[in-house]
Amino acid sequence: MPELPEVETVRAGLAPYVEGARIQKVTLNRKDLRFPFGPDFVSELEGQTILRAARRAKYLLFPLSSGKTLLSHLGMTGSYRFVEFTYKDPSRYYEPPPGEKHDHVIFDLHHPALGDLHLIYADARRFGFMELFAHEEDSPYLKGLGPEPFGNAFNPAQLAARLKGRKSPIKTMLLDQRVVAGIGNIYASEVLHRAHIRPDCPSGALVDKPGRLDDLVFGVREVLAEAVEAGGSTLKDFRNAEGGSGYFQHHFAVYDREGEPCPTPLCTGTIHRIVQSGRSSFFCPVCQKGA
DNA sequence: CCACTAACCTGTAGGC
DNA sequence: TGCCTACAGGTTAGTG
Repeated sequence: MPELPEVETVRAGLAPYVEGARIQKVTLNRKDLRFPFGPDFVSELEGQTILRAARRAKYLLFPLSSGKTLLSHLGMTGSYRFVEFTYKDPSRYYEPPPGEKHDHVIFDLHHPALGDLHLIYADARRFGFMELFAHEEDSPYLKGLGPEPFGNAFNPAQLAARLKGRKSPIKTMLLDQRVVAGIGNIYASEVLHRAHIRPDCPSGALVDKPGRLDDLVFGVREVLAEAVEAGGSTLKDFRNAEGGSGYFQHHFAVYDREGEPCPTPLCTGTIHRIVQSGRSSFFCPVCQKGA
């Protein structure tokens, strides 16, 4: 499900509800997601107040009042949603929610203005994971991440340094989170179409060609910004935290459009599909060129 | 260091 | 309807 635009949409949806909320209780319905939860995961969360909902690359980050930060990656199918709980006063014992099959983590929150909130993390494939860290440099997941696409550190010169001499196809390099953070399989294809670059172009060959990396940087920023604006993409079941779906999928130029005409104005091409590193790439062989 | 593959796990779509 | 295969938005571990 989630590349940068989807994760950013989730973050924005969660923020008004979780920022300032106190974590009253955490329930783990299993001992692991992709990785086991840390031994003190629950005890380090309970009693803490969530200060902010932030994002780095495809990671959600929740700095806590204790000084530690909760990191959450959605994998392919992770999602957050709020559910109503039924309290049976006066004991304040509550009925657990109906419960979907893949509800793995339940956060009982208390927000000073909004009252009791119950946030559920569900993840069918369990490629997602969570961890707590004290300092960013302690997290193996954040270490080595490339620049944020919207930051100044992502620019043609930085890209040139990373791609120089590399033979790997540019599509593969865009998926490498050490090169630039947040792009996944959908937006890699979309970005390259926007920049008029073939996905199988050897990365290093783009470095010496004037303007090609400028086009690429521009394409990355433009496509991701449009997707964030659209609330991300909903392919199967992506929902933001408030239950709504994104609609950027209607704007896909090439992704999953094999055989359709290329949407570039005046272009007569047809969208092709190739497999790179075991994953589908979509492109127009007419308006997308190598170096 | 680089390039590539397999693996993790479940659901779904499509063919027969 | 059922069975089978292929594939899915991500990342890591392991191999040359």
